[in-house]
Amino acid sequence: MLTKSEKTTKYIIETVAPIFNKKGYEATSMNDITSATGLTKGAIYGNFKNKEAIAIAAFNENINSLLKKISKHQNQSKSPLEKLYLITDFYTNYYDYSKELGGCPILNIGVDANHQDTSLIEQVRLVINKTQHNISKLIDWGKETGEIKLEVNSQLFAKRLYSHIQGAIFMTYTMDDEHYLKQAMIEMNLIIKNEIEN
Amino acid sequence: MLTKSEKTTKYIIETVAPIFNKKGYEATSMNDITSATGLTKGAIYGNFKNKEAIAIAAFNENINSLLKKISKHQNQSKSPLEKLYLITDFYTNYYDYSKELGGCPILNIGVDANHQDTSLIEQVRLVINKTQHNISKLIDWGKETGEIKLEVNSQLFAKRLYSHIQGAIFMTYTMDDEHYLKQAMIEMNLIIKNEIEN
DNA sequence: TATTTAATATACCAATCGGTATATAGTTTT
DNA sequence: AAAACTATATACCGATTGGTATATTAAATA
Repeated sequence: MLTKSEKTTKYIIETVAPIFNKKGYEATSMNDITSATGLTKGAIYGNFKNKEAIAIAAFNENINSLLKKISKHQNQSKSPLEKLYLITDFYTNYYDYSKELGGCPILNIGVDANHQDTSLIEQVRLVINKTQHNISKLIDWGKETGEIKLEVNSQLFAKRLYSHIQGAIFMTYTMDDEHYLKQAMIEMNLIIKNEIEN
Repeated sequence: MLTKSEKTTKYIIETVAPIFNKKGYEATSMNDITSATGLTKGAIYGNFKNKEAIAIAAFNENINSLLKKISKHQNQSKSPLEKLYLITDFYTNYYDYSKELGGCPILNIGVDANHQDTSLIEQVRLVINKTQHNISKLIDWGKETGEIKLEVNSQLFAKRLYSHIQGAIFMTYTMDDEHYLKQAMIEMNLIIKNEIEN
């Protein structure tokens, strides 16, 4: 069971996560946080060391939501190749979903934290590396099952896929046009089919 | 000839352009501006209405530098197909160059301004649309000269190319790894060669 | 129920925010 | 050189920034 302050901490994180994601670190003020949560500074600083700690917790909250959602989506199939297709399938509908998070946390915090003194940029890099590693492992697994060509460079392909996805996310958000995301995922499906599928 | 205030205005814009690009709108303070320029608030506000006007001028400065540089690079060839290859060639070395600007202005301001009240996001969209239009026109021209396949959808291809480039820029900056940009441009060259070249 | 402990609210801090009114300095024009 | 005009510097404004010390309230223990 959670203590009262643990519940409050959880509540604060969940409430401010989309705000930090949307506005960025500097642009999110303590006033934003207190008025969004309905709590006072006493409650906030009783549960967090400083603003940076809240921002980091908020980012992790968004990332965990996202990774959990992708993981769940991938569980629809047991085949590594199908799981790969389920990634592009997930991102086909990513615009609507990620709006709930206040945008794509990787894109937003990746850009926002790149020239800051927080440790957020390292967190972003960790998540990207982890995700790319998972995709890479998926391809290696597909080679074992015979679904994927043995000559595919799995790490290179993982980076390629991830870069492609993030570009489409950026374009879709900046232009407010889902075409980029939809079209990029169609393209990636073709690439999987033509270049790596056995 | 430029008046004194026109020279000052120009000097301010050129000095603060990389700062706004790097830190974003909210995170850039008037103190950043005065200390970077060595001027006082009186001089700044004598030449600009407010902070937003400076940010807009700074963005335009960066964009003009960038577009001029790309345009100049493209002038190396008179063939539309070659000019297309010169775009990917330009972005192959974009990491070092764009660092001078304080990062990629399209990526940075596109993300930063997406949830702000400034008119910057519209400026970003204008530039993206203009650039995609130019690429599209280049392809149409290539069809006329017989260098490019007639069945290519030029507008679709322009969006695809641009999305690909921006994704690679984001990844390269966030991971501090030029691999993404270099590799993406290799991939785009292959796509041009295999899919649209006659 | 009384007492101790945990958690939140209040009131305040110096520093900084964007912006302005006015004074001073520089430059042209007469 | 004097006057008029332009441009920059100074000093200040109220509001807001992140953060803290302390008072108050709520919960757990005795």
